Amino acid sequence: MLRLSTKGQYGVRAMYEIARGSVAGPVTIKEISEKQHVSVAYLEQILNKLRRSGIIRSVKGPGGGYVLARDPGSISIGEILKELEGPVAITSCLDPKEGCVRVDSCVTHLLWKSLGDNIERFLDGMKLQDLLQGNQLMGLDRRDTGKNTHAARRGRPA
Amino acid sequence: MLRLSTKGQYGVRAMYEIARGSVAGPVTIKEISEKQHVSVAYLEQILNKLRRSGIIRSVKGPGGGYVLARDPGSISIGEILKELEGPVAITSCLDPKEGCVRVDSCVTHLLWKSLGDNIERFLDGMKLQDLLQGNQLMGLDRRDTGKNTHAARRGRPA
DNA sequence: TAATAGCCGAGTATTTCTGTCAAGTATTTA
DNA sequence: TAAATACTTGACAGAAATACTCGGCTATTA
Repeated sequence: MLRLSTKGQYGVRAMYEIARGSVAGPVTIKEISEKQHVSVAYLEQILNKLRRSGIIRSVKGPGGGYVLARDPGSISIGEILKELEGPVAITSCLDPKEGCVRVDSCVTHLLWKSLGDNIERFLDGMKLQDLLQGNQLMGLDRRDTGKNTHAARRGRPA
Repeated sequence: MLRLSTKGQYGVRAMYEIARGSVAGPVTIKEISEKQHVSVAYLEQILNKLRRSGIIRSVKGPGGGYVLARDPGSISIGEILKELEGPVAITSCLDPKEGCVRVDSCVTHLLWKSLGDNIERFLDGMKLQDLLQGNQLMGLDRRDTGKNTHAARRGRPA
């Protein structure tokens, strides 16, 4: 239920590699491919989208590759996923491209809308920076919109 | 991104009709079909699963149909969806049927796990009873696990 | 200019989704 | 017992989405 496509998953992992490596210069597709076990051809497709959206920049020629276009603290997981998979739309009803014919009569409309909003808040609140620092636990017990990190210290990766 | 299948959607809507109508006796597939604009044949498939899981009971013969097997306050949306679509599994990694080969090395594992848990909490907390009462707003601004309804008063259906 | 690295659009195999269909079985009413 | 009503089951098929691959091109650097 509610599975993310591989494009979205690979995209996030690729962004992670770029964020991690680009302090030492551009990261090539080949490197990402090897570290994350995704084919070069498929990654091209994914990174192309991300580049066109302005999240990353590309550098051509020898020594080239990809670098972040912005601070990792300002790039959210939600942004990456939306670029690759479109907006969160639990039902076709809630897809801005399709629209709901009978919003008012639909008893479940509000339910799916709430769920979608919930998910979106989660994804937009989670930044690439958090992934880099292993702070993903933030979302496990979030109570407000902010980024309090005082909670959830268990399960830290060794 | 993250779309629910029609099976899940129709299933919830069907459950709503059964819950609403079964105070006056069993609800037939035909009635549900007409009210929710879903074919009889497809509903048969869906209701079958739900019956086998014990959420609803069927009554055969003339005057028969479907009734809730339990109190609508004890039936969660999550339960309905899981029965029809399997567990929440953002990635194949997190699907109990497949499993993750390299949990530890996967930087995003925890991220998807958190998101999945978040969604699951939402769906399990939302009961059929809430749908009946139009209490779906509960999830719009939930801050704790309970069911406080003092918040989120805007956007009430006219 | 030759090697490197990204850029781009088309094409395809596979899987999942969304449903239909036909032939049953069980229960009640007359 | 027969007819009517309603649920049960498994197979199947068209459509759509997914998950890629492929071939050739362009820009940059040494």
